[in-house]
Formats: sequence, structure tokens, C-alpha cells
Amino acid sequence: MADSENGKPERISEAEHAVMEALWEHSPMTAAEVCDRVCEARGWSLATVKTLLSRLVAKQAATTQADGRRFLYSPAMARVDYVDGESRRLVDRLFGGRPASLFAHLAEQEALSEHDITEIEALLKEIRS
Amino acid sequence: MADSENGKPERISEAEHAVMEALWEHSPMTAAEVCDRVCEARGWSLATVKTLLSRLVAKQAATTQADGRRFLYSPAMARVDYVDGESRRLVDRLFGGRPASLFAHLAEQEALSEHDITEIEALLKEIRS
DNA sequence: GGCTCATGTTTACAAGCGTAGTCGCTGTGG
DNA sequence: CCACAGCGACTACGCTTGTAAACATGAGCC
Repeated sequence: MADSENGKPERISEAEHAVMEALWEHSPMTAAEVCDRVCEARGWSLATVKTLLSRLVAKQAATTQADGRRFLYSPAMARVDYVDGESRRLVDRLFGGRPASLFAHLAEQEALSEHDITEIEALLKEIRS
Repeated sequence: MADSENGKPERISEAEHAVMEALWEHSPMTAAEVCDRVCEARGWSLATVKTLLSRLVAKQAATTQADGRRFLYSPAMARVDYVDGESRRLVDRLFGGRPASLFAHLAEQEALSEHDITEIEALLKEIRS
């Protein structure tokens, strides 16, 4: 079962996400190249990256194209879609689905810098135009 | 390790979070009362809730006070702190720590309703005052 | 042609999670 | 006094995750 043939996007774990970020930044890449980009930061071995890549392919979050005997890996989903899904999950789970509540929370917690606020004001102005 | 004596807040899983929400809404409560509030919605048995409560106590996310032979459970962390932690994690992981990026994303994805936008404008005005 | 290197596949294994059953204790109604 | 109901503690068990080693295989080098 799990998700062999249907299009249900299986959930990507945090470690897997780190690999996806690398692929979104640059693709296609071999496993070794992915490792070059993430192994040091996360303290991983190449073997770990290989496992994660396999799992991502199994989850249909990444695709491969043969290049001789090796594979070149590419993301199979757009980053924006992933980010969107995760954002919505958070807003749904913690803010009753109301993005404004998230914003209010950030503001109350003073997680917003002067710069953030200015930026958001500018965005709002743009939306309004 | 884990977090016996130190104050490191161990991560709360999704199922556990559902229980925490119940406790935040109303506390203290017995395991049975918590079940009344969440079992139906999640299709859980009382046993499941008991397990989750134990784990939450172990993680020091909830506390108990004896009431005769049973326990009354209460949250040991403020909801706002949990929400804040999760929000920041998301912003850090997906938006490079810039809340404005999250906001921009939401705006681009049209996840913001007219109402949301108005609300945020109002909040901004308040901050500015 | 054999050895080594790169690379995907298989296997491993502990910790965490979701879900729940069973055990043991004790206060209570009869 | 005893069976029972209620309750926490302990045990269970399959799945996912993080992390990686072992294995197989093809390719180039000497």
C-alpha cells in the first residue's frame, strides 16, 4: 500500500526535506553531488544521502534519469507546492486555518523586525494596487 | 540524555498535540474527560489517550495532580509557547527565518482572503501606533 | 584479465510514533 | 467481606525516521 500508483503526495520527512532543498537549488545531480551540498552541514555520510534519495524516489517526490550506470536525481514536485502544503498545515493545525492569526501571533511575539514590518507593508500596498 | 533534568522541551508529536489542545482548552481533566473531548474526533480508544498522556507527562509537557486514586492532567507549557516554537520552526526551515517571506508566500498563493488582508492591515496600523 | 572505484540496492537497527491490550491495585456497592 | 469497576502502569507491535554498513555490479586502469 502506501502510495504506489495513486497521486497522493506522501509526506516528506525533515531529513528528506534537506535533500529536496538541495535538489531544488540545483538539479539534476548525482547522489555524490547532493552529498557535497548537504553532508557537511548535517554531518551525514554519502550512504545516508543515498538512502534518503531512494526514499524520496519511492515517495515520488524525486525522479531519476539514467546517466550511464548512475542516476541523476531531480525534484518531482515544485518547492512552492511543498512550502504551500507545509504552511497550510501549520495554519490549519495551530491557527484554525486563519493566516491572519499566524500573523497576529508573530506580531505579538515580536518575531517581526522593523524590517519585516516594512516589507509586509510594501507587499500589502502592492496587493491593494 | 533525552531530557531528564534539563529544560530542553522535547518535541511533541501530532497525536500528542491533539491531546494538548484539549488540555489547553480545559484543565485539569482526567484521562476519561480528555477522551470525551478527543476520542470521537480522532477515532481513538481511551487506552490511546492514556498512553499519550503518559508520554506527555514523560516529556514534561503536561503535569498531574493526584485526586484520590486518579490523576488530573494539566498542560505544563503555555499554548502560545508551543505555537511560537512551531511557527518559528516553519519560518526557519522554509522561509530562511524571514516571516515576511511567509507572508509573501501566502499572498502569492492567494491563501489570504480579503478579510485576512484587512485584518492584517489593522494589525499593522496598531503596531505603528 | 584482475583490482579498485563509483554507485545503486539491500539490509540493519535503534528511537519515535500511533494505537491499543493486559495487569495490578483499590475504593465501593452489596 | 467480596466481586467489580475505574484507573494508571506496563507491554506490545507494526510503521516511519535517521543513520549507515554491506553487497553487487559495471567500468576504467594497469
